[in-house]
Amino acid sequence: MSTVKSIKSVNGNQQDVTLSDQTTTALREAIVIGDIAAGEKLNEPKLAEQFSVSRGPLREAIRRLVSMGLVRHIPNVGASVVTLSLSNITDLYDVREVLEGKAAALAAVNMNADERVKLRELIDIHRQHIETNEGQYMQVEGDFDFHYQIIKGSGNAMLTRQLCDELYHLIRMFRYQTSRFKTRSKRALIEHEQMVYAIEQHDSTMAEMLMRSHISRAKESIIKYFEDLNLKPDS
Amino acid sequence: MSTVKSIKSVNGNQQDVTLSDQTTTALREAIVIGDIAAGEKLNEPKLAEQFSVSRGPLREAIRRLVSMGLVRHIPNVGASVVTLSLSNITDLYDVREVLEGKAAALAAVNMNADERVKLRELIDIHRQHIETNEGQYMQVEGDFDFHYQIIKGSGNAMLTRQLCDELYHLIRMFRYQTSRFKTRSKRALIEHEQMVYAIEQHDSTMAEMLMRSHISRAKESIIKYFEDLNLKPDS
DNA sequence: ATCAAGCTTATTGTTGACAATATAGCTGTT
DNA sequence: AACAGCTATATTGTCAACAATAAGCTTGAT
Repeated sequence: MSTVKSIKSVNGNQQDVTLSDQTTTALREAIVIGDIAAGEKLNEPKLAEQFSVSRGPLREAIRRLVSMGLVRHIPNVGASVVTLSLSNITDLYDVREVLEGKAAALAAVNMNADERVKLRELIDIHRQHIETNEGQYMQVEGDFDFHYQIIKGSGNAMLTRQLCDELYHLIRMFRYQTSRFKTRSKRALIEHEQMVYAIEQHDSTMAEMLMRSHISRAKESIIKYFEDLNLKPDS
Repeated sequence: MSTVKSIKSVNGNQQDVTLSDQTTTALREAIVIGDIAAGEKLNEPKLAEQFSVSRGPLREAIRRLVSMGLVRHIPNVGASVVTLSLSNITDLYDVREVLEGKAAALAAVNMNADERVKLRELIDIHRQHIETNEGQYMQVEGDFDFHYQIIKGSGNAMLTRQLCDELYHLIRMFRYQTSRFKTRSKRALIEHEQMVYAIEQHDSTMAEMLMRSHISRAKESIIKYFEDLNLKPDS
């Protein structure tokens, strides 16, 4: 890995009061961004040095990333960043499909007026980004905003935690690794619009179906991307 | 809490080579069984003493249980066992419904012959237990065996980890807390049989539907149980 | 030259002590 | 008598040293 930023610079996060928490988010970001590469070993003394932290908090951070699925750990050998295979990612997207599907179904029932308005606004922003041809930002953060809003609107705390605190970072990591991978922004907009409509109509069955096919299509698109990569392995 | 068994007695588990891992499973079991009560605070020095372990491994264990959802943690205050409200449990069952639903769908496609045979055997055991009127054992462990077999048969490692390593223990904890709560064993058998049939027919859509309604019914049954509890709060 | 065994080094696992924070009890004041 | 502020205590957070395990290297034998 190249340069790991100091904890405080990465971390304006005031939620992380303890060094252990700060280290967790700092290490997590370093891994997600790719600052620590996939497959790379996590050397405890070196990382502790770079984060200006003792090994205690660092080990607790590593343990948390292990249960998040970002890091794997072998006893007496050490921890290393996971390497995302196609199999891993399809597994992940199958899980995501049903969880976010349920989130959409619940959101159709539980979302309040303010949240539905917010969702409409995100759609408008998305449309404007496409029209002004600066879709790059939208494809990464904007898409997550939309999904995040629906998940929060589900009102299911466990679902939210599972998706936003755990799977979310794995997906981000994958996206950073395949940043050249183009998301289908125009088509995504249409699918998002359909979902918002279903949610506004309180049609939970339809909302769930739409979300599931939306994510399922994203999965298929990823599979195709990997197949193309195997045909012409230039990079 | 009353008497926490020594780590080794609880733990014939040869997978847990390190003290930290051993402490994790030992503490987890103590919480699931109810040896450490819901809501009870986890005093680090005392627990370390009782487990004959230093605070380092213990803290790592606590951190893992936090991300499993069994324990909650407030910085500078400490960790305590979660208290399961009805809201928590319905949230949990909504997540379980879609995850196991997907597992059933995948199992219908991915299960091999041996696994399908094993599933049939579990059905037979279930039926015999009902006929011989000793349904109590079946209701707890046997039911999990059945679901476990399907989850494993899905072939999705992430799904399996989420369900079997994380949610599973929360469900167990809830079941231990409400052990008087009668599961509908006869009806469950019928529903299980339908699922096995769908899986044997490789009908993933049907398998998913059946699993989802199976778990959804269990959820409704739990809600009713809680309502009855509020009407006559004798205990 | 190749392989195996033993030694050396690096890294992980574990511990006990120290620092910082929060809780509980006490004292004094209004 | 009730409340605010302070003090003492208990508990959490952090650290640095020690023990145990694994990986790498050297040496020797075939």
